[in-house]
Amino acid sequence: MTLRTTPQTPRRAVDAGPGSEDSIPDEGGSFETGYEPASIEVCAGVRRRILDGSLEPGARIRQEVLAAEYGVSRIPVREALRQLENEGLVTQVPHAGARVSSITIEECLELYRLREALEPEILFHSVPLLSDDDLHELDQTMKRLVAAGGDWRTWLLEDRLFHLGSFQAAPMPTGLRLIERFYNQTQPSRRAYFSVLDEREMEIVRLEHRLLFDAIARRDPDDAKSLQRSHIRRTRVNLMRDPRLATSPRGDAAARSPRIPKKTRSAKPTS
Amino acid sequence: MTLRTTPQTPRRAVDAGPGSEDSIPDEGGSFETGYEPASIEVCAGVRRRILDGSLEPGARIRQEVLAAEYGVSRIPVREALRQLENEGLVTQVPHAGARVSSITIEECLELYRLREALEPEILFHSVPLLSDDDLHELDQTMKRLVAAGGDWRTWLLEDRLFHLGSFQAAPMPTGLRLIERFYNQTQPSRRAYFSVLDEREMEIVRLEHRLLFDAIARRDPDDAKSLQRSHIRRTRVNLMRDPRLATSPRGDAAARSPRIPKKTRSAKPTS
DNA sequence: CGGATGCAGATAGGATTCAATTCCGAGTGA
DNA sequence: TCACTCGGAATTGAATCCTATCTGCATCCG
Repeated sequence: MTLRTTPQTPRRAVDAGPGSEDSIPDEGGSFETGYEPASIEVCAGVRRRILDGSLEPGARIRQEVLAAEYGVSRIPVREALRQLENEGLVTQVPHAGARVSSITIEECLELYRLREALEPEILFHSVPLLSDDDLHELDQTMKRLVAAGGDWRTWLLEDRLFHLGSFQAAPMPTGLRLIERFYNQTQPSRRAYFSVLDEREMEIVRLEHRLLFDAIARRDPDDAKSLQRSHIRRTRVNLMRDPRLATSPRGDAAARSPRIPKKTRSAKPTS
Repeated sequence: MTLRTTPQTPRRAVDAGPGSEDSIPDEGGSFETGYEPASIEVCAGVRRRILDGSLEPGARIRQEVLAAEYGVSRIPVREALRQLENEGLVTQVPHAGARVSSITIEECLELYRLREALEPEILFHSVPLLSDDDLHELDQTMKRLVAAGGDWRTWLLEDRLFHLGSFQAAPMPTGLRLIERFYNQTQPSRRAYFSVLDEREMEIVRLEHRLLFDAIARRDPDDAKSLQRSHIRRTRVNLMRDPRLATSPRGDAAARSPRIPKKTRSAKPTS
């Protein structure tokens, strides 16, 4: 810890808090330097706003607005947007602008298929390496998940923490980052899915989580793997069959393109 | 009329060909606009150079050098580097610089495990949708692969084309991009692995490809899925067991950090 | 009256320039 | 002679400005 001489960062002064600060966990992928470039900070902030719903799918993202909000120039904003584009949270078109990505139901189902292939394998490698403390933490998370009730924000957060927590011991950093990205990309869909769950289906989810935790606690990688696969598969099939989710869950699918399809026939009866 | 003219489009003139132009296929993820921002072009160029070996793992990447080589300023270079960092081909540390990523054997094995989980599933969904033309192309690629002999560049390229070609019909764009990224990230390892293959093992690989193609041509998704898994798994186990690949395949693993660890046990932080 | 077309404002991409940090070598003292 | 400290050079991070392109709206034509 060398004493640093007045880093002189005036940009922190205008760090207007965009949304809630604690509902979505930051990726925390920084280094040990303790110092964070502005682009990383902007990226984390925008990601949080997308995940907690402040920025809805299809919403236009203007570089200048973000730059003003975070008190930086447009350069770090552009880098942050490119990073978010790579994470699948933002869609950019050259010279046309950026929008919050909104995935179609087909794309969502693909992500669930990929999760169905990946997560069981990751859990399999994680279960034997989870510490007792990890198990305790997992148990706490599961309890909070049950207590979440109908609050979608808490529910999604705790569900995410439960599964990611069960994976965390796996020596597969790339796989873990991938899963986290899938969670982020499907966040709006998961929110929509949660909103149409009735009590009976919620109970099924709780049972699945309970069985999953039991298998993990018994250190049974094979059983955990199988249950994880079933858990995702059942969710995917539900997503596929529910007619209420037939179209894009939130916002029009056409809004994926930064060019708004321009209301062709908006009623204009100005006679 | 401002005097600071001559700002535009000199960059195509200085597009000094860094490496071979045709050995590595571009991702081609652009849109239909036909116009490409400079950052995309720089990104594709650097990626090609990394994949064909012009830029070896651990090599320092200086923004200014790239900017000069492509005739652009450092801004698009920075965006390209960030993109490549997200693809896992470049490692950046704030204020310290960027280097070509070099993965350890453990990281390489993880990527193979992820591929082992993903590719069978993708192939399963692709096989029923491949056209006869696709099969013909696949057959041609397999023949070129056999004819490659000991040329690692051709071998890696055709192997990549064969597998990606077998996946291409799957309605899973995200999965396909992911697999491509895994191929890119493991390119140096695959090259090292290829260099230690003896004739008997090469023959096994050829047999696997033949069986795989046969299953695909028979439109047997289950068989193809199983063979794909075996193919990757056997390669992974070989990678794991070969003592010649025990350490990082090329360059020291320590070179992953842009800060070269030359500090000789200076664990004396300025009392 | 609907749709194509051209102009003006707004917005993104990029270049130039400045500031901050890190790396490397020279100098100094024990 | 070795280790530590200090200073300059090189490189990265970020700000400001300029140009090219896109969006939105008014206009004109079929």
